[in-house]
Amino acid sequence: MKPLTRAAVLTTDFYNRDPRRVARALLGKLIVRETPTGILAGRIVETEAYLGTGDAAAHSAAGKTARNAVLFGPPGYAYVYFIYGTHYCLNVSCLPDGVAGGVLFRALEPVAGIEQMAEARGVDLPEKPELRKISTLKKISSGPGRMSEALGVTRARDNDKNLTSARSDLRIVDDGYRVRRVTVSPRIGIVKAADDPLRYFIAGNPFVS
DNA sequence: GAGGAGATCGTCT
DNA sequence: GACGATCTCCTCT
Repeated sequence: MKPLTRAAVLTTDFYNRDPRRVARALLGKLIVRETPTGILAGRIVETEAYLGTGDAAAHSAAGKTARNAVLFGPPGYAYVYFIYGTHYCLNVSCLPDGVAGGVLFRALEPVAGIEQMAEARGVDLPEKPELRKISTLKKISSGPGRMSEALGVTRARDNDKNLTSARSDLRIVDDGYRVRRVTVSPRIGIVKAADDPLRYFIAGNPFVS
């Protein structure tokens, strides 16, 4: 694996295809957030694909609105929405400009800036890394709302942001990590089209939500 | 450790 | 005016 500063940013082509393929390919990649106080990074361990106008569970199912316009735009852009009055969720747009589709990020394994992310989440971490339990680390970014809070993602700051630019303070990179096995299951927390197997996660990874 | 209910507000009907 | 691609806290075991 390459150090963060040498890892390759995923380009527009990566996202310009079926969300199901993008959701699977994103597993093992890193979400990188640059802040004034340091770099935050987490490895993507769980995603969900949302297929656009033909997918009853997708925000884009009923057509384009001011809220979901990013999903209809060019691939590789951040779609951030606010849910249940408290949480933000981060997605990336897929497929060409004019065609709706996206992938929801559901869980990250903390990689860099762990202390800063824990603080943003209000999680108490032991100072010595060897004393930190998995059950505590999971509270940082295991879940869509949690990882957004850990990375400081909000709609005002990040919606419609280009994730494929090396200069962006929010981007997704490939550090060469190879995923051994991927498991597919139905999506979580939805009612419509709930049986479609469109949730992808790294088999055996403890940070899956 | 599991299960249930409340929180809380932007977006669309 | 209703509800949601969720999380946390509280209670009970």
